[in-house]
Amino acid sequence: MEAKEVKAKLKKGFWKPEEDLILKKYVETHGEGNWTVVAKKSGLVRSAKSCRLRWKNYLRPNIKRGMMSEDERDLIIRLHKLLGNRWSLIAGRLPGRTDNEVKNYWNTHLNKRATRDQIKHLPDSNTEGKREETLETTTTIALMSTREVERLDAVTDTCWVENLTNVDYSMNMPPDYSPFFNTYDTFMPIFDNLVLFGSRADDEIIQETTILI
DNA sequence: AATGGAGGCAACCGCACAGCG
DNA sequence: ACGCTGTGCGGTTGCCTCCAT
Repeated sequence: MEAKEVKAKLKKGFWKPEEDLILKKYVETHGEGNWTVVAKKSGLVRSAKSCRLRWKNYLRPNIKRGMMSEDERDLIIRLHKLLGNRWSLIAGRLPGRTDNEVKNYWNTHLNKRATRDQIKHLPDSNTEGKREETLETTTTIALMSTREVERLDAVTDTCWVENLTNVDYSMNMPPDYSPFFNTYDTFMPIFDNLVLFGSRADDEIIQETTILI
């Protein structure tokens, strides 16, 4: 069969419970990854991408579902301020939450609020220059922190982040699940400050960061 | 009870990148 | 250097539910 025909026959749309079960059992038996093989061998008429997404966003163990807590919401806002739309990085700091979930939450709940706030405060001819300056500063911090977070992601010696925020980590996580930063990394305290003081004026943050560096 | 709009969210799409032969 | 494959990411779409009228 032509690849085009195969693709056209693949099922799209919402997953049925029985499909979930098949995928779950297959991944549990054969392990995660190699989604092309999973799609072919599992018996599912789904694309590799679709299987991967379903597993990652829904079936994977330790997925935390339901309402975002106040602390989680807070953390998302702060991290978004620092990192921008780097959903996977932001989600990596929220145990059990997926990038898709964080992205959806931002787009439906927080983005609106942010827009509302912006309208409330801007534009103003007197603050226009200041706003541009602030945006530039935020971008600088975001770039710096993004690079550091990416680098830190490669490091295996990680630690929990209870000291960073009051996010609820009481859910059952495997002992080897450590989504956070390196204990001894030099950037950690700087990033902490960026997150913790993210709600403050950007020039304040940049000053503190400069001192810390 | 019917209906239309808005909001929420799961899933898809297109692109980028890394690894490999 | 190039093409292929697998994977990840962010943006977007479209379906479902809820609620006001």
